[in-house]
Amino acid sequence: MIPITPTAIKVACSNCNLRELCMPMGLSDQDLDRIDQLVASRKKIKKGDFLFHSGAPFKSIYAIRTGFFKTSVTTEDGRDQVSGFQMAGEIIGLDGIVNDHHACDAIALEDAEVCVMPFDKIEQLSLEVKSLQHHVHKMMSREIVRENSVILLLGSMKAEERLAAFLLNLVQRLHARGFSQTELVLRMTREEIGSFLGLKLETVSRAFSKFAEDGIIDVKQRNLKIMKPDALKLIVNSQDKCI
Amino acid sequence: MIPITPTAIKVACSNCNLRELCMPMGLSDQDLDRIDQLVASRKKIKKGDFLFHSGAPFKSIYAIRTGFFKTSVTTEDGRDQVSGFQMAGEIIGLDGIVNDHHACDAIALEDAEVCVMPFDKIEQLSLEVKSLQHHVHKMMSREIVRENSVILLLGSMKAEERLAAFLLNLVQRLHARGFSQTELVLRMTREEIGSFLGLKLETVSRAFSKFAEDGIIDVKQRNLKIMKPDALKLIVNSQDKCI
DNA sequence: TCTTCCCATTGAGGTAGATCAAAACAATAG
DNA sequence: CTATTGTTTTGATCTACCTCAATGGGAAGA
Repeated sequence: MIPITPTAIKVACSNCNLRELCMPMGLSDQDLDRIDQLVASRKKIKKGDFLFHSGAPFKSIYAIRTGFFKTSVTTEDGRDQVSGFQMAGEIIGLDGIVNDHHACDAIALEDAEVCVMPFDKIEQLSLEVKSLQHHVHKMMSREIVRENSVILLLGSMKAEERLAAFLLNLVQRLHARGFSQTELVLRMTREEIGSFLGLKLETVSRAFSKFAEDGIIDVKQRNLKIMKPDALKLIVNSQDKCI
Repeated sequence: MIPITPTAIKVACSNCNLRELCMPMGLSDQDLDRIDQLVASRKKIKKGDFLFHSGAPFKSIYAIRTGFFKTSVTTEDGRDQVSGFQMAGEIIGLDGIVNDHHACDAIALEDAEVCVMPFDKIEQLSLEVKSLQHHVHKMMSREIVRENSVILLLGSMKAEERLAAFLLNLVQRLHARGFSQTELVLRMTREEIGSFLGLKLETVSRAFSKFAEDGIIDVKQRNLKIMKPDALKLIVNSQDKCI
């Protein structure tokens, strides 16, 4: 039995079912206790609200407990673009470390809850818990690799390839969290998908319709069912080989 | 006088004129000595050769001493794209940390020399030198922010805007290294620029010609002179405001 | 000097995706 | 239940960039 103390209610990574997603594995009980202290608090974010704004002072990174976020970057002249979608167990805010202020906006696409992890605490504890240190490095490297693949997508794929890659990536991540491999609910609008993929919303809509027409997917508004995952994979890896 | 011992000849961050670019500032002499030991060796890379291949086991990150590199990522079906250009004082290889193997190719665009820094050594020393730990975090965060801006470029800018942004970014980095603010030598082909910018080489060439025609730049092969930096900045921040 | 190779430029025409516009649909409030 | 608002779909046209093709130029070697 876990004693119900205020602290235990407030926060407990050791008890969180997302632990293996956002925390290092194979820790001693002692280290686990210390890592529990990393999470200063939890914070609820309503749909549409900002977790942080671009330019705001950087203090903490955030682990998503529930809900769904988008991050977006902005040019000087006001154009903005979605740079990623984040779900439970993923970390937001790492871009703030270099310049001590956030470099993007983070907005909740549905009611959400995050664990607030002050970064100075993370650095402090990293000095003592080596596996935490390595975990932090891995998180950041993972983000670099993710962005690499977005760059590849934006720079070398055409519309339908981009959408197929996007959908496959989404279900794959959802599946890793215990959800269906074939069915999902899109938490974002066509416009947000388009922004992320470097396309206009009409193009995204047309691509959806085309996939549906070909029997590859089943779309009804935000509800999506993937009928032929292999066909999607083929589209991503086509490059004008098959017609 | 610095004693000329084999170790001193081999490596000395404390003595390197790029120190402020790739190492933390304000270290004690004692810490500096220890950081010198981070660099296991130096390595010369001939123009056209790989520093590392995608998929190769990850052991070290590399600080560029001299020369110029490109990194490129590859899809399953063989398409590849330049994901960045790196110059003296910049770090390559951080993408290898997550999965213990490199996630991109790194190729020298001219004869180059790098400092080989074994990552396990870096992690070891980071446990003891707090400023090094923070420096590592900053390096990785900087790479995340850089990629964010590439994503923004690829997703929301048109050809001439992309090229203008690219040129401004190049001179700015060169200027920070003591080179001219207006003149530079392009170390890469039009095709490589195009690959990085998500454009075809012909489009890049046409954009160069257009800029030259407008008196904004002066191009002769790889030699480039920026006549009107402000005009370039205006192009980047235009978004169909001015014709 | 001439040859070869690679790289860059320029032109003409085609196409994927943008843009503009309208209608269908769902969600929420009144 | 109706009105309103935001989202999505679909159609028609336009255009930025791609593709294909030819020419030109610079560098390295014979």
